[in-house]
Amino acid sequence: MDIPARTSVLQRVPFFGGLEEDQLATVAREAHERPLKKDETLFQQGEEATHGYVLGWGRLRLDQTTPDGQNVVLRYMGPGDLVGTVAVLRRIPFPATPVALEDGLALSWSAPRLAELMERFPKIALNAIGVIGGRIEELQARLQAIATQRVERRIASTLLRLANQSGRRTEAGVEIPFPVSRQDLAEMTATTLHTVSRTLSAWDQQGIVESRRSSHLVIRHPHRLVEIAEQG
Amino acid sequence: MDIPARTSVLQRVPFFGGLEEDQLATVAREAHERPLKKDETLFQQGEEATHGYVLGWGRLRLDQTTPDGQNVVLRYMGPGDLVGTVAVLRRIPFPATPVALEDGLALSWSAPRLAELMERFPKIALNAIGVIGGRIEELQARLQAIATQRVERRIASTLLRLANQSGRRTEAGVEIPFPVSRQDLAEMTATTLHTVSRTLSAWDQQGIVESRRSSHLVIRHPHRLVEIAEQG
DNA sequence: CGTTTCTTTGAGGATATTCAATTTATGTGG
DNA sequence: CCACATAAATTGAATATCCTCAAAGAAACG
Repeated sequence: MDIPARTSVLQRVPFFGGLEEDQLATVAREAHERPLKKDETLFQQGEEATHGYVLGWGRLRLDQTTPDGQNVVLRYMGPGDLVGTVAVLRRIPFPATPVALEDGLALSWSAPRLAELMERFPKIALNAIGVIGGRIEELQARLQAIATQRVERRIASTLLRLANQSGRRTEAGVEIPFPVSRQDLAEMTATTLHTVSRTLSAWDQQGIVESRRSSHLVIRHPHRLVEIAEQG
Repeated sequence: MDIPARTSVLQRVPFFGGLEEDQLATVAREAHERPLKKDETLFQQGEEATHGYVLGWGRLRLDQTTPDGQNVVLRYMGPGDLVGTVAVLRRIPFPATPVALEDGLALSWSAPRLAELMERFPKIALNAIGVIGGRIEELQARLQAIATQRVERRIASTLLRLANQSGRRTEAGVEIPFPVSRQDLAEMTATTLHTVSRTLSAWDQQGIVESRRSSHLVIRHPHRLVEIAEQG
């Protein structure tokens, strides 16, 4: 990918918002490219955070593994998202593992280079606060949901969130354009794949969603899910 | 409180770490003082975030209320902690309500003044990233705990976290130096006050903790709690 | 000293998990 | 392209954890 191509990718990244064209070009020039194949990991939880990443295209699932081997899905990420950058700036090991859900491309900068960029373009630091702040909000919302809502409601909210973040409108309804297994949903909503399966089966029979294994998940009647999500 | 006094308070605030004495004095000069009485709120969830705060002394509990009136304790805060600052910088309404657990004092800066300070002293923006990053880590840890652990384990972890953050070593054990009700613990661990009560009763009988109503909570045998927290 | 608030404790029950078995899809090698 | 192997999903039954409901006891407050 040449510099102008990279630059146009970076234009859509909130982290670099407000930078001039030539500044973006500078940033783009100093990036390394990291192609991603499906199921590949960008880095491993626990590794030293030597580089920060921006996802150019593709999709990632951010997994966190507990000491006893259980898994929690922290979030899904798409083009323009920061990956691992907080860990770099805080100089701590990566707290989670990003797994590619499809082929993609990440741009990376080394830790010192990132620090230097933020110093040179203070706007970046302010943007970082905004981005990270948004992450906090999302985490607090999930915490609240797990703490106060029943499983069915949490699953509904999660599907709606995925749909809002990355859904594509089709004739059949809103489609979630990447594979989401029962296990994934279970790890997002703090339940078991069995409960997710039962819930989706029920919704499938009621015509609210369509969830065959091969195809992507389709929400046929979002408003029905909203009802479930808002009052269980 | 005069400027030197304020300055010495700010010296212990990570958000202002790395600033020179005279720079800190500048920051201190532009602060407003906000005394806090027990049970008073610093601001209300949902209000416009016109000011960011630093807690000079005292303790706060940060509460988040759901649309249907349930409450979640997001965290406890002590001297040096940032309160509401993320919301100010992101220009969103305060997402939670900080309640004073004891008399205290907060210093505040208006939104434009904060922005100006960060521009003048870029170090502050970098510090902010560090502080907020730490908040993310904490939230992710709690999310993982609620998602994967049983109640007893979560209560144990929570007590240990409180002890680590603010515990005082006494002859009887480690004391948590502010009031924590069963309800509070329930809202921190995503359970009911009944379950917390039963659990603490059991631990009290086993001599692991001491938890009369009047006195502060005392952990007599932290290692026993660690055992429970690590493997339930 | 009465009132209010917080805590304890019991009994019953609901939600969701665990365990187990089957069905359905996906992928692979012949 | 089919047959087999593997992985994902479904579904049932039994159980556990934790919640809800209820009532009484203990501490704090004025």
